[in-house]
Amino acid sequence: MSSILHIALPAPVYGLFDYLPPENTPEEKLAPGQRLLVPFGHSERCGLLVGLSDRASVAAHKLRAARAVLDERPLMSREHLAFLRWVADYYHHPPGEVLLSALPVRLRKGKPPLVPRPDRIRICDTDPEAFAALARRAPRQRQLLDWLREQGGSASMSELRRRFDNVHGVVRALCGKGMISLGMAGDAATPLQPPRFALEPEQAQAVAAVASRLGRYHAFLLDGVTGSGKTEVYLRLAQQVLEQGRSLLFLVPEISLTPQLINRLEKRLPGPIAVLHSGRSDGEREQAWQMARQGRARVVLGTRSAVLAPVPDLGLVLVDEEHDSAYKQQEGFRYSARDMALVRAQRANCPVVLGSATPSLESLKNAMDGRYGWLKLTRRAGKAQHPGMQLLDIRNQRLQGGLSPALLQALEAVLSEGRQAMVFLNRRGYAPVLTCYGCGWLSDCPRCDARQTMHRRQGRLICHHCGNERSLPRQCPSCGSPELHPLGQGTEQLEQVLQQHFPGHPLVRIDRDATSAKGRLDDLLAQARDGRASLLVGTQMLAKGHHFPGVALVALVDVDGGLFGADFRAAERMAQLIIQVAGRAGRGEYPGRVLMQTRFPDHPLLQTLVNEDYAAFAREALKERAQAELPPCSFQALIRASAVKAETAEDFLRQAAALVEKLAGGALQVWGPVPAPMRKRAGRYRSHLLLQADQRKRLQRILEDFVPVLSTLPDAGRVRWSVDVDPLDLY
DNA sequence: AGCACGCCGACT
DNA sequence: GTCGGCGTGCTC
Repeated sequence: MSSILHIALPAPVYGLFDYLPPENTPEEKLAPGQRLLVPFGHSERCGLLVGLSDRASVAAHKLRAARAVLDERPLMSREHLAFLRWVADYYHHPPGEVLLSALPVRLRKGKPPLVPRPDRIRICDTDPEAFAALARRAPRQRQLLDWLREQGGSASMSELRRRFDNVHGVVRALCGKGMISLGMAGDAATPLQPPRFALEPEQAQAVAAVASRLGRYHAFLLDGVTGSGKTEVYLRLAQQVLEQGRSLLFLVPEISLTPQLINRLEKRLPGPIAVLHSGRSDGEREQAWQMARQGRARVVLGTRSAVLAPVPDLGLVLVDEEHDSAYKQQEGFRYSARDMALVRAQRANCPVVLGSATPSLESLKNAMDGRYGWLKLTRRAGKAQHPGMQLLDIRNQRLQGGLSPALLQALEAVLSEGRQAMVFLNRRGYAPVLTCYGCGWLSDCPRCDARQTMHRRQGRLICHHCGNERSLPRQCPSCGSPELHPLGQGTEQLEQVLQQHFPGHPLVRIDRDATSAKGRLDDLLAQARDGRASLLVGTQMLAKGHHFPGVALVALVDVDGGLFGADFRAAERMAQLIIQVAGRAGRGEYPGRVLMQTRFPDHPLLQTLVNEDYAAFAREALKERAQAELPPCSFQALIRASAVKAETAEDFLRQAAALVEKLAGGALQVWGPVPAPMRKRAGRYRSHLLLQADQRKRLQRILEDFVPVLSTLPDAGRVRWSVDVDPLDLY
């Protein structure tokens, strides 16, 4: 007798909601993992059935009956539901929001599942006359058939869509004529492509180590320098897992999910690939999600949220560039996909591989402590050599647009040899501040404790924190003086200065502003890759994952930002960025060179990075973290609060602090409330309460009691607040 | 999060 | 006299 339904609903409320079964619905028709339509307040909502029992958590008279069952069969296994509930518990986030965020948008809203769409296209035998007739009358159809023939007669729909724009009508026309047919990938799996080359010994060892643990949980850190062939290790492992009939979950940061990577996987791995990421339409994502859920796609490739997708028979989890902060969701449900990948592997009894050239200190510590297998790839493949790193002291130097004479000279030398150079600056726009020489006015953002960035070409001042903008003033808004001058440099200014300095050399700028138009990024990257551009200027976007074989010099205009950052992770991030950027040089046949401008050439972090390597830096940094009792040598949770009035947020956090002190009784360190590093942002005052413990368990135990009570505090309704377990930045 | 209820200012 | 401002509180 279990007639109470426990249902997760998308509402910021801790806990589940109890309902009675819909009328005339026998209990055999109800199973966890189904969606149900339920009355909720004055409206209706789609929820997910997570369990049935004979006990309700509220009084019987409050119970209402669900309206309808939306799915005949569950959308998720019990194991997957249990995993998602574990995730909600760990992050102390309302289960409804966590569980529903694991569903594609349309399903979340209660819509019926899409009918599976054919994902393979095949050529049929056609009458040569009809085929010839196409040449004149329907060039697009002819083009498509020619291409299909080149592909050996069949191709995946995703590849087709990548190759041809707006292909729908053409496909329909050809289908109508019986010249092509559509089907599902499963019915004609592409054969395994045997690898054509031998692995380096280190790669082979890494593959063997992971392969020996297939079928049970074990975590590995694949610690491999740029160009050492981590992807090849992933591919060999993937092949083994697929041969065993199990599935692969492959996570990448948003930026490295490129058509090239998908192509490479499609060429080497049998069967269809489900690609899950935010760049796709809701429909495409749902199709991919269903392919994953039903096991029709054995390879599930995706960004952060893919870690929440159902994947039956999971045999291996891969997390590429595990240090990348894109794995951490920075708003709402603040989970780390990398950390949850480990939990998933543990629950699925399969290995997980975290790969990086610059591992996070968290993962390095786990490897050092022996919790993870530590696989090192130290050799660069092929002819590529390590770049030489050098600091350029810019104290007392005459800078042109932020560039020192020595750097300009080095660029000149490289360009005159007909090679490429990359200039990196992690700041977009023309200049980070506009100031008045007459009265000292600064381009303050009216809604944030920050300056609006000058964007010269757009003729605007834009705040990069809240988006607030206005047109570029001609005179000082405060004193009317015409003496307005930009302070500091951004990539837009760098582009201008370099163009003036090296007029004969084509330049591309790659940053969010230059690539906002669709397809523009691919276009610019292609120009950079094939050598049409000899000067590449850009932000982080340039640093991550792209291969530019012709680049012989990488210049970092300003590495000082990370040295004295307010955040204890600033140095780690800067070191990772420097190594990642440096990895862009010398991947071709030339040894690359890396130049870094600094005002602190004696800084120990820079010295260690330049004279030794990332590993040496990481050891130093870990020692400091241990001494200061900071993560990964301790465990944190951050309670954030914001309100239009500063006191409101602080009052709430003071109540919270008192509560947690009482619950913890000295078992936790409680810091704050303190104003956030940027106190005012988008018109709201932000404040923090930091909780820290020496053991994860201890922190979790207190959060368990603390967070549900938080929402009942008198001021909880008056502020926006959130809990961030394992916060990555304290902003 | 929605959504309604509720008690105070400017409009047909 | 009402339309609507968004503060407050609830949703099984």
